Parts: sequence; structure tokens; C-alpha cells
Amino acid sequence: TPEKARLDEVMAAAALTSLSTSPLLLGAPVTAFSPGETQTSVHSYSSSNSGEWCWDLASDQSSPSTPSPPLPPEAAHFLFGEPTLRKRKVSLGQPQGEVGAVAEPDHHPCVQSSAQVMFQCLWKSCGKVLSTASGMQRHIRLVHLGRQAEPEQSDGEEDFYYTELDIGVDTLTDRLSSLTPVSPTASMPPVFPRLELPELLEPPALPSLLQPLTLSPHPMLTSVDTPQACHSHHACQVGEAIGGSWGQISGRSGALQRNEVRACVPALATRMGMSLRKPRGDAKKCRKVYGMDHRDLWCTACRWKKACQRFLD
DNA sequence: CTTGCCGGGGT
DNA sequence: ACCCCGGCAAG
Repeated sequence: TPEKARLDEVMAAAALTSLSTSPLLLGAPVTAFSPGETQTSVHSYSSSNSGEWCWDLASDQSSPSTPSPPLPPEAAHFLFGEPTLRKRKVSLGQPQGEVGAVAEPDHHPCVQSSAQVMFQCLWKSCGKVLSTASGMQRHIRLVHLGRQAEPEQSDGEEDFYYTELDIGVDTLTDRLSSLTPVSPTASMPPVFPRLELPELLEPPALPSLLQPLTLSPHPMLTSVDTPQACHSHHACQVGEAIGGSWGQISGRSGALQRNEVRACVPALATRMGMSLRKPRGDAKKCRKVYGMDHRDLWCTACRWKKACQRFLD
């Protein structure tokens, strides 16, 4: 049916968008949104009842009803008090709520895996829920954008003002729970959760006040701080390691979120059972292999107390 | 305590 | 360039 085709199209687009922007936690984003409290989407996380990880909304009371503006080029003047950006799909289902289609084993976690999708308007204090994307686009176009006439030459702006509500199967959490700690010897964590930062989706609309902070290049974390002792520049370093994007927003996103970020990241690292510090390699090195006598058998690096070149990690 | 090795010397 | 070692973090 045309309706089905349209839905597929929307879902495909959502999947593509998710690939590049959603907060992937080793391929498993679980982001919950409810209208009116989106902020800039800095989340804390907590373990859910069954031990899986999930992302919760940060407890943010400072500006409950002023979500970040979508900042499409023609709407940069919205800034505050205007509708929020379209968010990723919202998972309402619990893992046990198996309904509908079974997910392919190796589907990308971000790809829609449930049968039922609803669409919710994110326009400020609207919240209308419709069952079809086209209906929602029409709603937004008519009610909020005031474009009655040209329904088929839409520029897609409506997409920014509604969200998909994913109702049903949620295969993400069990993917999360099956995660094994990644090899900490990697110079960089393979995939890290990326904060969902609407601004980054709209490069041309980035206001000039959002000057990228000049951050010293720091390919990997070399120091660990306790959450309490973690100062803002550390947060930036962590941000770089996590997705390279934090630095850009940290200047704008405010102290509160920065504090939360600061608190979140080390906790995440801790909970994932990995240390941010470079671990000691488990390979036996010249010293151990040949012993303190037979030092002449060591590789030169070991003799010079440098990183062993013979038994690499 | 031992081990691996970075940073900082010396020649 | 080659060599050495103090000192530190990790185990």
C-alpha cells in the first residue's frame, strides 16, 4: 500500500539518521523522551530493574519547558520557547513486550524492530499523536507551520517537529546486557554513546556564538579523575574521546549539563567495567622472559626501560 | 613487593 | 643516535 511504502521510507530515513546521530552505546541506544522536557538531551543512565542499562532523562529542573530549538536555517531566530527538534524514536516497550515482527539477528540496533509505530507532535504544548507519518506531517504543516496549500512540495521541515514512538519490541536492552567489556588496550573506545545533539544535525544553522572551543588534541585519555575531582577540561577530554562532538556544545550547553556530563562519563566507564587508564599489557616482556640476568637477551627497548618492542601487546 | 615504561637525563 | 635510570602506576 502507499501508506506502507511511505512508512518504510520514513523508517529508512530514521535509521540512516540514527546511524550518525543517535546515542549509540556500543550499538545500543535507548533514549526516552517525553515532550516538554528534552533540553539538550544530556542523559544520565541507570540500571533498570533487570540489570540492563538504560538511559534516563537527566534530572533537570532548571528549564523544564524550553527544549533546544531545532535551528533549521529559517528558524534560527526561534531560540527559546519554540518547538523542540524531532527526536529519535521513543521506546515505550519493555523487552518482554514482544509484539509483532521478530528482529533480524544482525539488524542494526537502531533500525526499527517493532511493528507498531506512532508519531507524536513535538510542537510546544501540542503532543498530538497520530498513527501515520503523513498524517503527522499534514498536522504540523497545517496547524503549526501554516502551510495549507503546498502539501506535496514540502521541504521536509515537518520532520523536525514530530517524533516516532516505537511501541513494542525493544531488542536493545538485551543487546546491552550481553555486552562484554571491550579490550581496554584499544587506544580509543570502539564506540561510545554520543549525546544526541540536535545542533550537530544542522551545521549551517550553527550560530556564531557556538564557536568551536579550541581544544588541545588529545587522542586518548591519559588520566582518570574521580567524578568529584573531574574538572571541566577533563569533561572536554572525555567528550573528545566519546565522539568528538562534546567540545563544540560544551560551551553552549551550560553549566548544569556540563556537571551532569562530568558525573556521567566516569560512572559509565566504571559501570562498563573498564578503566579509562591504559592497562598494562598481559604479554610477557623481555624482562620477565629472560630474567634480570640475561639482560643482554632483552630487546633494546627493554634494556632502556622503554616500551618493549619484541613482545608487543 | 615486582613489572612495564615514561620522562628526562647523559654520552 | 645510543644508553641509562628515577620514578610512577599497576598488579
